[in-house]
Amino acid sequence: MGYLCDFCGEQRSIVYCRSDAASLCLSCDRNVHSANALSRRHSRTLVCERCNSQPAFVRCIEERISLCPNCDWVGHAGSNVSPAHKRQAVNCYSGCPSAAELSAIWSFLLDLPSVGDSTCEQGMGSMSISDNKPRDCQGSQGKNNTQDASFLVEDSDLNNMDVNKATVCIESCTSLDPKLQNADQLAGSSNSVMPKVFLPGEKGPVECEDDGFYDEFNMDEVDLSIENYEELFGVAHNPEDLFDNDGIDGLFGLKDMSGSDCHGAYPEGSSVGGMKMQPACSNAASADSVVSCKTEPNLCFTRQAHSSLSFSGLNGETSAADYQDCGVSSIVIMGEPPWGPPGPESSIPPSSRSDAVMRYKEKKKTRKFEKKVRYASRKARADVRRRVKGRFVKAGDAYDYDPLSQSRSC
DNA sequence: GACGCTAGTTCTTCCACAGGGCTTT
DNA sequence: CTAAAGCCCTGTGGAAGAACTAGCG
Repeated sequence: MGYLCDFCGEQRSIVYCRSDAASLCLSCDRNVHSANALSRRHSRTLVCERCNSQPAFVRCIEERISLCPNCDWVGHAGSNVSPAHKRQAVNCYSGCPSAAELSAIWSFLLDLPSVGDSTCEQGMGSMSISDNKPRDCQGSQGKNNTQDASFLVEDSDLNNMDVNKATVCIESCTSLDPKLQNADQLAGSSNSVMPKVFLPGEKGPVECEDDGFYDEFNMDEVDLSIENYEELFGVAHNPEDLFDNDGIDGLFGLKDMSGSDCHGAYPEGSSVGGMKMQPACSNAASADSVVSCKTEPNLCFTRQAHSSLSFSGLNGETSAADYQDCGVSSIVIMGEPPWGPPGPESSIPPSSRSDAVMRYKEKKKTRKFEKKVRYASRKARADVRRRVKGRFVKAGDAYDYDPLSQSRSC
């Protein structure tokens, strides 16, 4: 018996939600993440079956066990016995996929003891996959939601990654190594999502080929979240600062990492810590499109400090999924962003107070990046609790805001 | 330079209540 | 010493309003 679900405390936890920092059984996963549009966007993956506390990113085929980067490292890279084990990348998913769809995502899913469990299986029945896949930088919407997990990962590939130096987290758990792409192709996946990591010399996604901004890029498009800014940039930071900005002109203009406002401290194209920072969609797509097409921080960079780059062990609280739940994500839900259309005219200051307020509210939401939810169950309840002017109301009382229905009782 | 005003931004407070954690039995 | 029961306090998100900051005359 593994660790119990953080929500019901009865079923064995199967999946890990980084946004909630919670391990959940499939039934509760469905219940919690079907609560509202935002929760459906939570990116989940299997929970590490060794430490039972971190999200798994790879599955050892020999041992038939899902492992987090750290346990994988300990079990494989640090072992003389099992480094040759074949491993399969474990994909993240969002929405409320059915058991069948989950099986499609995780072909090994049937190995899991709790899948097929009556309680959970029933709960999965009404699920459907929602589309929150990372999009390409030009706004072409994610064409595939189902993330094929049929990548065989050569041990050497994984071992080349320094999972202990959790620096960069690729949103898609499959984006571990360019070789995965080849493996994917070899596997003949029809609906796989191409990993977004490209080594120098490799051709990036078609979507970015015409983008002059990427001409010099060795890594055309990387969706990442920074877990250790100090290590990455060599300066103090605040995660929120990456998004602490004043509208479109500052959306991806990194701020003074020491905490005080300093717009343009890292102008477009400037080299930071050996990495060339660029807005992911710095021209036609614009920050607007970035927000629309991608909910995590999109940072394209030239991997100048090649050896210094390492991929996250997915063990931090500030994973890509965390950002996914931030205000940036909410922009997509709420429709048009408060700022105007992209382009030169975007530098025009907001003309109305309402725009400023809206901008501030979006900004405020992004600030919640730094907030660590200690109790996922409380968050889940708060997320669905009815309110009056933002305050919780007694059950049964009149309310003016219902997160579940977005409606009013009066 | 000090002052007042305006606008924009940031911070604090409030609410209900499940559940964590501590004390008592 | 362990388990159960009871109680107290924490933490959760959205909105309002206070507080703060910057710019201008």
